Amino acid sequence: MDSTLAVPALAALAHERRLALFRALVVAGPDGLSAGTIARALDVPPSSLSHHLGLLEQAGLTTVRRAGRSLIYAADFAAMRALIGFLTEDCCQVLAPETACTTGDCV
Amino acid sequence: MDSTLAVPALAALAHERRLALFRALVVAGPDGLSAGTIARALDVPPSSLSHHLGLLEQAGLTTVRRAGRSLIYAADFAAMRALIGFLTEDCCQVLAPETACTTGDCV
DNA sequence: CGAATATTTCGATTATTGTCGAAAGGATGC
DNA sequence: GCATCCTTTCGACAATAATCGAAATATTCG
Repeated sequence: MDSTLAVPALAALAHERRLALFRALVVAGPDGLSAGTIARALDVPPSSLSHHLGLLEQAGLTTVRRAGRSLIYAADFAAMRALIGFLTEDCCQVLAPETACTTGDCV
Repeated sequence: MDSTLAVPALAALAHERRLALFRALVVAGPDGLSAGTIARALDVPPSSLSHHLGLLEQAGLTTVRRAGRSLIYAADFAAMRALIGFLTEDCCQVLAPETACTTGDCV
């Protein structure tokens, strides 16, 4: 992952509603949830929800599949791991807690 | 960390310029960099830079201190670790690569 | 096919964010 | 105190994002 992929992913999560939305998908696991189920659970108007789901998908954080009349959205765990990996390693090299620099003259 | 803290932090990083900016601060380490140094290094007009630095600071990702006429910005490593911790554990429980679910009937 | 269901796309509106020049606010040193 | 340097704040404009009702697009079932 590089910054051109990470920025849209970060932007997709940088919104209270979408973060709650993504979290619901994570909790739901690989089976995912239908758009309607989410709309009811989070009390978001369908057209707004569709917009947010589209952003998450465009950012590569979710996948969609059709099941009958419903569209099932699921979190893309690999993409999320890649984002976290980017933040941890490629972007913002953050030392692990136990090896963290606290004296100010390491790093 | 909870979502009300995480959302501004994610938003602060969800911008190409600010991400580059934060990365520069991470590379610089705890000593940080003066606003002017960053402005020259990244070729950003001072007023724009100040705006972005303000957002990063407001999001809790950086600290500022004065040194003479200069203001020195530094990455807040603990905050960054907290953000990554939130994404990994509290928000979006992502299994570690080696224990990841790939069959679809785990999780 | 036609009615019913699930979701998206369109379109218009409002709200937020980004941009940067010009002016203002502190700090230093003479 | 005044000239200088560094950075922020102000202000105006441009660009992007959020919101959601209404209409359009798929899909199923009778």
